[in-house]
Amino acid sequence: MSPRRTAVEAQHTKDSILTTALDIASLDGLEGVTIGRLAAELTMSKSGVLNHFGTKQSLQLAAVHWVVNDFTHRVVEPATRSRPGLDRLLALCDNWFDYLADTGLPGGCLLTAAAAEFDGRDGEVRDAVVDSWRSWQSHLRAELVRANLDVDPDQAVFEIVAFGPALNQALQLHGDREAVRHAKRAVRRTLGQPDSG
Amino acid sequence: MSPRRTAVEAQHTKDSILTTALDIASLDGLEGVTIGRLAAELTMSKSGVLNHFGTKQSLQLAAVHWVVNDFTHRVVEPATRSRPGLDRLLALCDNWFDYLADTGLPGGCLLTAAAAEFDGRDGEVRDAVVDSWRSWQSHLRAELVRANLDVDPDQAVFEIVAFGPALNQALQLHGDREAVRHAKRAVRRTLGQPDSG
DNA sequence: CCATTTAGCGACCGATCGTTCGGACTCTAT
DNA sequence: ATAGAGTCCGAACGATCGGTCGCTAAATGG
Repeated sequence: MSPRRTAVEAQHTKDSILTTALDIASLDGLEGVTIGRLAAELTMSKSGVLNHFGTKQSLQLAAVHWVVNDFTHRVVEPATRSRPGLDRLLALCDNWFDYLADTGLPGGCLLTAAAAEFDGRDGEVRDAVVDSWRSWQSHLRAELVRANLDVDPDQAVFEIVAFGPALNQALQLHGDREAVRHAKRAVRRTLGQPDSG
Repeated sequence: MSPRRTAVEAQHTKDSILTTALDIASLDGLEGVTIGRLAAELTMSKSGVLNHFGTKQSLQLAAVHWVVNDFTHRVVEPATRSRPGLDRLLALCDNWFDYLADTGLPGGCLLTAAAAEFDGRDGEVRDAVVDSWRSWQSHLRAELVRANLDVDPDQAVFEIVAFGPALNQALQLHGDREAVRHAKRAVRRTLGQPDSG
């Protein structure tokens, strides 16, 4: 039951460690991801867990990178099917809000939680979180500029970026399922677009 | 150096424990408030610290209540000097954003951080955080209704409440000092008011 | 003046933290 | 057949966690 598994089985072990870590992190934060807790939930030894990532921090970084990748696949890539400019910008926001409403993790969006958790700290994890937010913000801004609307880009980006965390808080803290609709309407109001159509 | 102090000195000790706890919590979250860490920073024993609050959780609750009280004094009360309705609503928001830009704590707004930290948990601390947010939200909503503007109240409250955490994130994560201006403009845009005046 | 409170300490508890180490074991390449 | 690589375990490490207990000694109430 304990000795070496074949390479694909080892990869499966690593995947399930990461999956469990994501579940825990979404509920209790990235600092709540504990080697002992992972070991207990996976019914394996602490050293067995740590063997795959070497360090708690590199496991945290792996979790962040996994989420960024998932976000890209589910939010950014599908939006490329919409026409550049306003259409794509709205698609990006709608996909984002749909993603927040159903992240696949039990505790909501990990990056939103990590932003608040690490905003008072230093280190590689914080840097990774900051970078991912910066990149998302500049992605939105580029599409907004391309849309050539009659709005101040920095002002509009501030407002749009505000609605994501707000939606996450409404969902996770208050259980307000109507907030998705509010968020989508809010973006259209910010961009000066008619409400539906 | 160790025996009993007079009653006012004891109160001072309790205050300094709370103050230190607030500093730590604003940076590392309410779970980062550790009895040992408090004892070390105050150069006193762990049991001496715990003597004043009995439990870590009651210390966390005391921190939350202190912040709510401070918020009331610095944001809600001064706004009562403005005329009810639109004026007071704008004063509430402006005071809120000024407060976020200078909370007096090293890590920004504790309630914003706590909302994200505890949104996936149970218990008294989460309940206290949820209650304080609910109360703030309904306070804003009441003033908004009183202003009798041509906006959907629920929609407008969602948007306004979004700009606070967004401002906090801009300040704490990105160090963007211009965000205060963005937040104030955003509220006026949401309410359909001219930008300055 | 004396009995009662009480602030704060020091020692200690069991649990858990992240991490290291050595060994057992199986798969793979030679 | 054999050597190497790599997976996983079990034990142990020092540190820290929240919390309890008994004590000392000064301030306070009668």
